[in-house]
Amino acid sequence: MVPTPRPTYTVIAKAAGVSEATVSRVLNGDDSVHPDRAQRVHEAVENLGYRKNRVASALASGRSGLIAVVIDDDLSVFSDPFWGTVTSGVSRVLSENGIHTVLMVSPVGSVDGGVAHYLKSGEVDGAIFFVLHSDALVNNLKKSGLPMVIAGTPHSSLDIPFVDTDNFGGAYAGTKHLINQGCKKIAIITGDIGTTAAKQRLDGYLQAFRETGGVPAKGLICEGDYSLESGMENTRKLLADHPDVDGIFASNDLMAAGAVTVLQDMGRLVPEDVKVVGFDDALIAQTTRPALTTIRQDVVALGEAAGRLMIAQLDGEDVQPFITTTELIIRASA
Amino acid sequence: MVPTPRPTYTVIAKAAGVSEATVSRVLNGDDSVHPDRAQRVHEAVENLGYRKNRVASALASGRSGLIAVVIDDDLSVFSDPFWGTVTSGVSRVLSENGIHTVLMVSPVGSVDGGVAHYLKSGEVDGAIFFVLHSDALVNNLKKSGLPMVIAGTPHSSLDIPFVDTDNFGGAYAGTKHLINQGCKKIAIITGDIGTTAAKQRLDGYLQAFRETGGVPAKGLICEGDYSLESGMENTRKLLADHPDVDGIFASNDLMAAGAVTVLQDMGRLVPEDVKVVGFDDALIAQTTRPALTTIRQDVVALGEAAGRLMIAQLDGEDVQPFITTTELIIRASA
DNA sequence: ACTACCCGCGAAACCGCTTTCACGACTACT
DNA sequence: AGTAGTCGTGAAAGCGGTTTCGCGGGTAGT
Repeated sequence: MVPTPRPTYTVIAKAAGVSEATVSRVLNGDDSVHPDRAQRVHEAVENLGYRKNRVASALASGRSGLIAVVIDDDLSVFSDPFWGTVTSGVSRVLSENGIHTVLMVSPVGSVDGGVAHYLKSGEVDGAIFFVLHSDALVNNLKKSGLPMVIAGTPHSSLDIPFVDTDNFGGAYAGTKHLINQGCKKIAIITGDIGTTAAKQRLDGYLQAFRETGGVPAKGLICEGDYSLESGMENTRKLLADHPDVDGIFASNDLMAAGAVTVLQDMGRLVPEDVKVVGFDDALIAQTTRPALTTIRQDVVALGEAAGRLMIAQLDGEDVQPFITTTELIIRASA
Repeated sequence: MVPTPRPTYTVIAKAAGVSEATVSRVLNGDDSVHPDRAQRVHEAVENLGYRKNRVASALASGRSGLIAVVIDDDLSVFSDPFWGTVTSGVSRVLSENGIHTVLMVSPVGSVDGGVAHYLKSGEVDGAIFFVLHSDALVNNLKKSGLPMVIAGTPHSSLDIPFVDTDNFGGAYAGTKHLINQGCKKIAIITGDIGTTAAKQRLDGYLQAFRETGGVPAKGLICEGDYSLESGMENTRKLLADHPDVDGIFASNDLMAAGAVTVLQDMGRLVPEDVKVVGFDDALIAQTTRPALTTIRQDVVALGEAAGRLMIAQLDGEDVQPFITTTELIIRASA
């Protein structure tokens, strides 16, 4: 476990002929040390292969060099590559800044769970939340002064920096595309409406719809939950209520795939009879036949942005929410 | 950052009327303390809402309560939900044992990177590796005595505990299923053959094939790389070389989906003309038309097993490799 | 009754780094 | 020349636990 007895400040200080305090100053970038002595310290560090003990450092300074990524247990971490991708983006950025990522998979709804205690305990320097249904924990933690970043738009306006995809713009562009392709009767299958992303995508759809001068007929707005099944089910219902529907905007690719499946089962041709647009540009968008026209979001960029926002906060900078742009990817389904 | 000045041993000790040493003993389960005094300590802890400072504890004891999950940067963390799922399983088990998971996304091939140093530095109590192409780092770290667990079968036989899916058995069952369905000419599209999983799946296929008394004809073994494209490409080549192929075992669902796509494009009916079996039972297996018959692996169980193996090692127990069983899921494609 | 142990417990050292404090040596300003 | 600031630096006091060491009292063996 401790095979290589690592040198300590004592050793470095002796080797460099300075005090431990000076070693500390040099290693922490305090520029008030004479260049010559700093140089000596650096050499000693180099020669002895010294590496700072983060734990001791954390104890003494109160900064742990750790930031937590809290993933809501509600989330379908178990089938959605989205969160894994975001997390790896976060992790990369943080580690470039000498900070490690502690992963916590836990219900974010409860204000008083173990995670809450952990975060308040000062063992991490900050926390990045993947929030979906509830801001409760984040909101509660705000008082503690812990630097936080939210991945996804929070429900209430907690002035906490967040990063998100331009859900509204993406959905708007997707719906607009359907309109431009000549669709007259366009439905939407929303995501879990308890999430802000689903709401924003719905708003984007509505905005595009509104610009045509109309209002979506009752039944054109189908409430899904991001799952394949809900995509299929809502499409069935949709076809029953509005047999003449000729465009479907699905709030994610999975539901779009479900929609395509059902449409084909019911004898509708995609895109000839009904055009379908998805959201995410997940892998599945390419395997579906026909391949899905969809809204691409840059998930890695999202994660990296979250990481950078955290770093900025730790550096005491002012941070603004960060919204990544989306891109319409035109394939065969619309 | 430190909004709630938490009580320390000093406070607890005073409140309980014992020494700090005793508090430490009680809190660490040393049973040599008189029950009455232990009781008093527990009460004080309870009343004052005391929570141990992990950092201080780590410094003094040399145990950090952190274990690293090292994910090879080579991996397609960016599209494969597999690793995210495993990780969340690991994280759950560890946190149930009061241990946190620090995530490191980094090339595992290099023996001398920052990750290697970090792991050797004693700042984590153990490491779980997601290894694919090279054992180099793990092998090198073995000497350091750091408790390790490998997710996936290592290439060389480093007596390091690992967890893996029964790739051989799964592939065998899948191929056997094709045989039982009457297929006479069965091909395999392998995964990245630089990975042990791909090799094992190939072996399973070969074993089933061998039992029929034959040997796969040249060209029936197609080397893929787990990607959709490689599934498509290899299927094209396959159809060119062996137009009479009537069964395809793909080493993952994504390639199976690619195979189905190409087969249909070439006018072959699935499963009537050619039967296809995938591996993983990923989401995509359900969206493909026809839905994929596939080999399900229990990814969550894999992650949890990895976590448990780590805990066992930390407890000084002897640990054995853990292989999760697979299950043949019969859908429409075979 | 006397020595030999064992047991429970507190004092204090210690883990390795950070940070405050104060001191001596300069520079600067009246 | 005298007072007042800087500036670089080391000594030392923490940070909040863990662990060694040894002591006093009780038990056991003879």
